[in-house]
Amino acid sequence: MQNFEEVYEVARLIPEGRVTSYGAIAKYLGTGARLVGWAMNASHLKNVPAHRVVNHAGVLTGKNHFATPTLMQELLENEGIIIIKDKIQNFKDLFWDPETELSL
DNA sequence: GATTTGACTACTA
DNA sequence: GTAGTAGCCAAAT
Repeated sequence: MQNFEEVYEVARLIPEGRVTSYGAIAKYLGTGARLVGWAMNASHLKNVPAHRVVNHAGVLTGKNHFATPTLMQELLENEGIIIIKDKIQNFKDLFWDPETELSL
């Protein structure tokens, strides 16, 4: 569906050093959170920074779907995000909500 | 073509 | 604070 493309588009809009949640994207697109997760599953076919998308708790639940389980954390740390035990530190401050950021 | 599952979230008890 | 259930959409079986 085109929702996938919208998910990819929103994911690409995430600024470096910022992260968002599946639910935020899902709500922004008016779809289910699991749909976003499924889109991310296929994101490897696209040019989508899926590493900037985490669950509502800021935990890298999808790291296992990357080339290597550590790749996701390394990419995020490369953008200045601190991760401890697969969990984004200062997640609340780094959180990027499309509904808020794109609607300003 | 119907059922199950998946990188999720929110509500209810 | 923990546990279970419902809702979302698409792909896989």
